[in-house]
Amino acid sequence: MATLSEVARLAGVTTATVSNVLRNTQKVKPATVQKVQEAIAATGYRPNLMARALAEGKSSMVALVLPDINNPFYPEFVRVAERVARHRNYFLMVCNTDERPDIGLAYLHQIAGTLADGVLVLHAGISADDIHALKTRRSPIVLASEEQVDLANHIPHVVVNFHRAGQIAGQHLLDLGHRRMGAIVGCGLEGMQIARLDGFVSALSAADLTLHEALVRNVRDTVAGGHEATDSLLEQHPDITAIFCTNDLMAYGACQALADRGIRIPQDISVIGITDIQLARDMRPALTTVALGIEQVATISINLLLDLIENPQHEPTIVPVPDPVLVVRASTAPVRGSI
Amino acid sequence: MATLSEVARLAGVTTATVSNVLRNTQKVKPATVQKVQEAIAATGYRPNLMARALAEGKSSMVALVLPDINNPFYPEFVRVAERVARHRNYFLMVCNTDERPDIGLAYLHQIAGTLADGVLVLHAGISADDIHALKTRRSPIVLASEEQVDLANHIPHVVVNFHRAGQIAGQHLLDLGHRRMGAIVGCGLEGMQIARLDGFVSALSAADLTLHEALVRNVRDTVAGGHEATDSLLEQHPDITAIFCTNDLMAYGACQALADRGIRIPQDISVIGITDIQLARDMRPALTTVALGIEQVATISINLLLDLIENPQHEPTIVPVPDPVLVVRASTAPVRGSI
DNA sequence: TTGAAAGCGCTAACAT
DNA sequence: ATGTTAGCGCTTTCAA
Repeated sequence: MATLSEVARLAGVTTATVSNVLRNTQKVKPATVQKVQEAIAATGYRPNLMARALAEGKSSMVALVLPDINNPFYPEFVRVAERVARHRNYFLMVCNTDERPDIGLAYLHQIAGTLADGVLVLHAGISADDIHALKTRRSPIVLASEEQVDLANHIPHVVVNFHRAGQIAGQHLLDLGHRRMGAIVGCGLEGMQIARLDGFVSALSAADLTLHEALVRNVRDTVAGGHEATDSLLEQHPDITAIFCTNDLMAYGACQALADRGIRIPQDISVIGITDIQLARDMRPALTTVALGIEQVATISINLLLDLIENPQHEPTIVPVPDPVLVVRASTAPVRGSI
Repeated sequence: MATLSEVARLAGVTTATVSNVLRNTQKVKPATVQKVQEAIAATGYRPNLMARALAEGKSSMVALVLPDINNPFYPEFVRVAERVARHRNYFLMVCNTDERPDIGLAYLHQIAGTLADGVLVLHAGISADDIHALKTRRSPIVLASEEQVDLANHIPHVVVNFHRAGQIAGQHLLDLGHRRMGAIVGCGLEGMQIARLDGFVSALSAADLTLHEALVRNVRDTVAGGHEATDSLLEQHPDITAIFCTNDLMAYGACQALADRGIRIPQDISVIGITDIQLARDMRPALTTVALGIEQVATISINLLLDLIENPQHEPTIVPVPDPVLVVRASTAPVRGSI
C-alpha cells in the first residue's frame, strides 16, 4: 500500500501538499491538485487511518458495547446507531459481551480513549464505579437506555422510563378487566427489568390489587425463558387471564407456550410485552406492547456521545427520552365474561 | 490519559523499558518490573492502541461488512465471529451497509489495510472486480458464505453449497408427495438466492416436474416480503400444497400469511425454508428448513481471515463448508390424500 | 538489563 | 501556494 510520501514523490511535491489536497483545505493551486490527484489515482493510495488518528488525536471511531447481539432489540439499535454515526463521519465498532460484564469491562479498558473516541454502553452490566475507575478524560462514555437517574455519578446517560412502561402495561390489562395476572421478568440486565415489574405492580396497587409473588417468574431474557415461565405459571395458576412480560422476546415465548397448549390468544389469555421490537409486529397474533421507541433512544444516545466527543461538557449530562407508549395489537382483549 | 513516557518518567526508566514490561518480553529485571507496574497503576495508564498499531503495522482489528444487521441471520453470524476474533485477540468491527453495495465499498476503501488488518465481506453485494481494484496487499479480504467457486479471481472465499440446499428442500417436498408448489425467492443478495432456486428446480426436474414461472415470486428478503408473496401466490394458485422459501425469514412471513387466512400448516400447506436461524426453531409450527450451519460457516470464515492475516498465502484460497442438512420440524407434512 | 534513537504514516504549525 | 519540521505514542533495532 502506497504512502503519502510515495504519492508526494510521484507528484513532485511534499507530503504537506498531498495532505492538503486530501483534506481539501483550499490552499493548493488547481494545477497542483490535478497532479496530486493523478499520483493518488496512479498509486491507488488510500490514507492510513491509524496514522491519521494518531496525528489528529482522534480516531473517528466509536464503540457500542452490548450484551447480546442475538437479542433482536440490539440489532435494531445498532442499525440506527451505525447509520447516524456514519452520517456524522464516525465508524461504529460493535462489541458483544456475551452477557459477561467482565468482557464488557475489558473492552472499555482496551478501547476507551485509546482506539475509540468514545463508547456507548448499552445494558452491558458495567457498574458506574468501574467506569469511573477508568477516568478517560476527553473520551466520553455514555450509558444508553438506563432507568436510574443517578446525578451523583458524573456519567452521562440516556434515561428511559421503564417504570412507566410497566405501569402502562399494567393499566392496559386492568382496563380490559383482568385481575388474575402472571408476570414474567427477565433477569440479567439489572435494574431495567425490575423497574418494569415495579411499574406494573404500581398500576395494580393503584387499583387496590397486589401481585402475589407466586405469580411472578424470573427467567432468562429469551424466547425459551418466556416459554418455560409460562408453562410454570400455567401449571400452578391455570386461572390467570393475562400475562405481563417485561419484554417482547419473552412475550413471544409466552405466546408459543400458550399455542402449544391450545390456549387461544387473546380469547383465553391476553399477553402484553414491552419494547416493540420488529418481531412484535410480525408475530401472530401481533403483540400488544409498550413501545420504548428504539429508534429514538438509539438516535439520542449516539448523538449524545458524538456531541460530547466534539464538545466536552463538565456537568453530568442526563438526557431523557419521550415516555413509552402503548401499542395495542391483537394479543390482548377484554377478560372473558367482562363487559 | 497518561502516556508511556509519563509512566517511564515516574518509574525512572525509559519508554523502551516500560514497553518491554507491558508486553512482558522477559528482558526486565524483576525489581524494575515492580517499579514500572507501580507507575502504571499510579497513572492508570492504558496503552494507546492507535499508536501501537501504527508502530507495529497491525491494528488487531478486523471488519465484518454485512448488508443488514436486522436480518437475524447476521447477528447469529456476528456473535460467533466476534467470539472467535476475541479469543484470537482481535477486535471485530461490524459494518452495516443498509443493503447498499456502495456503502460497503466505501467501507472497504476506507478500512481495508488502513484501519483493519483484514475484512470479511458477508453478502454485501460487492463485486470481485471492485475488491481487486483495491489491491490491498498484506491485508486480506475474505468473501464469506458465497456460492460461486470462482478460481479466476484470486479472492479467498468460503463456499456454501446453496444449490444443494435448494435441492434438499425440493426433494423433501417431493418425498412428501407434493407436486404443486410455489417458490418464494429473495432478491437483493445476488446469486445466493438464485442458486437456491436452481437447486430446488433441479430436484423437481429429476422427478420430471417443472416449476412454472407463474409459481415463483421474487420479493424482498424480509418477513413482509414472504407474507406478500404468499398472498399473491395463494390468490393466483389456491391449489398449491407447499411453499418453498429461499430463506427462513420469508418462510416465517409465508406462515403468517397462511395463518392470517386460516390455512393450517402443515395440514393444508407445507412450508420449508433454508438457513435454520433461531427463529425457525422458535416459531409455531416450528419450521422445517435446510440448515446451512451458521456457526460453522462463521467460524470457518473468521478463522480463514485471521489465518491469512497472520500467514499470507499467494494462491487463491477456497474453503468449502460441509453440505447443508435437512432439519424436519413441524411445518411440512405429506400432501393431503397421499400415502 | 537498560538507554538512546529512529521511524510507523500522517497532520499542523511555521517559514518561505 | 508550497516546503520544512516537529510531533502524535508507541515499538524496535542497536549500543552501552
